[in-house]
Amino acid sequence: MLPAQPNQSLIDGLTVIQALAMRDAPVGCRELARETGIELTKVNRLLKTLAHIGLARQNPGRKYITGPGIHVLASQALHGSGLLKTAFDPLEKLSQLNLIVALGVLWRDQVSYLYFRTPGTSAAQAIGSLGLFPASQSSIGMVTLAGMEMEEVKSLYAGKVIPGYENSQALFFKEVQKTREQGYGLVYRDDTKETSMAVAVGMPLVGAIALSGRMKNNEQNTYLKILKNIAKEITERLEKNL
Amino acid sequence: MLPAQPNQSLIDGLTVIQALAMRDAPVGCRELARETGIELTKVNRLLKTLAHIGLARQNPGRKYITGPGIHVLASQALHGSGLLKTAFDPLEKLSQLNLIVALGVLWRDQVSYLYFRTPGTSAAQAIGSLGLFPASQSSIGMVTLAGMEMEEVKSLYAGKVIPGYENSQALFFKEVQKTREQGYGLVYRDDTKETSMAVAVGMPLVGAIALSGRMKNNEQNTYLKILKNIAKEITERLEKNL
DNA sequence: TGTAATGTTGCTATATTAGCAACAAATGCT
DNA sequence: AGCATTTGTTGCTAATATAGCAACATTACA
Repeated sequence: MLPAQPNQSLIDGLTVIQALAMRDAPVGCRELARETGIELTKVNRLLKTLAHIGLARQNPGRKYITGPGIHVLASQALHGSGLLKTAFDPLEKLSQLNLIVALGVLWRDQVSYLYFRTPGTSAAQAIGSLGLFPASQSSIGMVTLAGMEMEEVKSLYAGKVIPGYENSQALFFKEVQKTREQGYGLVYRDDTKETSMAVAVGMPLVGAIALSGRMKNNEQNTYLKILKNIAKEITERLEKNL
Repeated sequence: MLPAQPNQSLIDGLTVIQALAMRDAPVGCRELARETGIELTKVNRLLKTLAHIGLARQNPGRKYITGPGIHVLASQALHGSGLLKTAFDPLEKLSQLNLIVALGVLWRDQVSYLYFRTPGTSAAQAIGSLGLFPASQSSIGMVTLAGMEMEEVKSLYAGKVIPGYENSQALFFKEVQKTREQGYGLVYRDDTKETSMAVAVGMPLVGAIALSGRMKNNEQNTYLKILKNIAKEITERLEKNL
């Protein structure tokens, strides 16, 4: 439902901190303006406002980075979300498979990872460790897109080049459709020979969990079953929270 | 530095989601307006805007709760913050003391907990599990307030009743000053006979870690030393991230 | 040294917000 | 049940804040 007096400044301002928070290095306001599609002057002033309340900061070269307030926002959002808390222990079980274990959500046309655990690392290192990844090249991204209306997906990519499908948007939409029908996301990367599979989490969908790594064809079904079970467990635990 | 065109809508809008995210039950817009001190109509319209972008939602009784977008915001803020990831393993070490272990940050005059672990529970359950607690009654709150300018602290509590110091603001400010001088926060709760101690984390300060529970006087120094060591470790690890 | 990029702001027409007052719906109380 | 509050919500218009071009100083790069 669209409000009586919608507030575009709030929407744009949120987009700006979110874009800023995902960066691992200082960013300029012009670059953020290009990335977000928001007019430059506006971005600059929103950043200055964010800096004023401590959510952003400027380094000596006047580039922007997140400020101390981001810890507070993280704390609050984490509490309001509860997704990481709920999924943490179930995901722990997956880590013994010696594959990458991930929990991600969709932001614009990219996947943001709440949890990304590489084999051999501690669970702590998995928390918010990975930044953004193009949704079209991610199994989590595909299964999350598959949970949206096709029109939404199309408007999300309107006028954009789709990573991994540079020559054919149609092929990409077909792939999304296929993902929807089979109920899980599957991406194979040729260069690393790695397979990623993802299953949606939440009812309605709030994100997805994934397993990724080199796996043989006959192992895939086993992994998929395990993944689906964990996804179901997380979804059920989410219901209980509310 | 205050910007050329500061954006109050963004500031207020952020305040509203933050307040909303900390609630464990649905809240009305009028209640949020009272809590935040923002004019009612504005809060209502900001909430509707937040609902429009998925950060908020209305339940059947038209009360507001966080929406699915909060998971995305949590993911992004968590990545931008890095505090939980950095502190997680060091905090794990503290859990074997059989005391409550907490990591909190200051929001307005309250403490928001990134991590709050009760003895006997899993680390996962500690993630963003506890909502808000009055800073004046929290060791984390006291040590964080002690890291601020006294003027800031006073303006934070201007015209308010200070929880735990209902009869004397002066006594509270004295306590803050004492906390600053001794370099750690100490709070004793008479009803439960529990002691809480907290040490600041980050340089400059971004939050604090705490130990809490029943402890004998002669144990306090030992615990304090351990706590200081862990705080130092976390602070150093934070430096390395940037 | 020149060229192109960057962060930043002054300016004013324009669009947006502020916030009172009013409304209907829900809730609490008797 | 009925009355009195309290709630979420919006219409309205004066007052305000924003949009965004163009320009500036500064920095990176050739």
